[in-house]
Amino acid sequence: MKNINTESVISALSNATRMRSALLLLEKDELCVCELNDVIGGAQPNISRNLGLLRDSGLVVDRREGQWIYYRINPDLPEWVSGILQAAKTGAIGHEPYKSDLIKLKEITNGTESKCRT
Amino acid sequence: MKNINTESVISALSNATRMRSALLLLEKDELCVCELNDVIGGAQPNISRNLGLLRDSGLVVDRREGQWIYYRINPDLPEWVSGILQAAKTGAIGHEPYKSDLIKLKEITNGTESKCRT
DNA sequence: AACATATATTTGTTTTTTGATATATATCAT
DNA sequence: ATGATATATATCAAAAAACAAATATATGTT
Repeated sequence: MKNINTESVISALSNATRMRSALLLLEKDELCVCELNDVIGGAQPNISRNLGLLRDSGLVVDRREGQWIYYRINPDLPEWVSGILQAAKTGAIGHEPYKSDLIKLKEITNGTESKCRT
Repeated sequence: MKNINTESVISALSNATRMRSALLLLEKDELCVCELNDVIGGAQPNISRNLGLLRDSGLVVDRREGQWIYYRINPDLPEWVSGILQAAKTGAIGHEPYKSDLIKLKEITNGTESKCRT
């Protein structure tokens, strides 16, 4: 993994798709690409590419299970990085698009709303 | 002042000049443009413009005193923003360019090393 | 008033990111 | 194998951001 530093972390979070993905993974510790795509919307390659960048930055890790690739926050993150994520989450609470994202996430997690994984 | 949100804060810090300036202002609560310029180096318009962007983002405030314009961290920052700054500082400690910046800052603050303000 | 210093703004250019589209790969089911 | 689904990668145009140089403004000094 590349070395994590202030610049790489901020840069990783400096895109809406990546920030939203990171915050969602803070809520639900593992999500596959299609679930993130369902919540965030937009084209699949966009989600995929940005998740790849998040992975390259070391902020998240992935694992394959069958056809699905699950992403989660890197469990070995330095404490200050978790600090940035938590603070960002606090700042996002109650605001769009985080607010709606959380609602959609609940729908997908509870029910069978997800297009994939049926 | 514009409204502060996760995106604007991260975006404000997503440039090396701005991040370095913010971390320096975390150390020494007030610095004028020329002092920041002495520490960070590069062309004056670059520092000036990026400080302007930091100001626009609401992260710092400025005040004029004679020819000098002093910048400092906005004292009314929401707690989560301070959290991000502190976490970023923790992540930067011991690493370049923050390490050298701190040393230069000390030189300028203690002695009369500053080109301006003599 | 003329000049020097500190800082800001403008402008044009280059570089980075983004977004969209197409295509490729991997896995599973048949 | 064939086809379907999930995901990744490549490519290219468009948008945004950074960099540099010139110029402008504000203040202070002589």
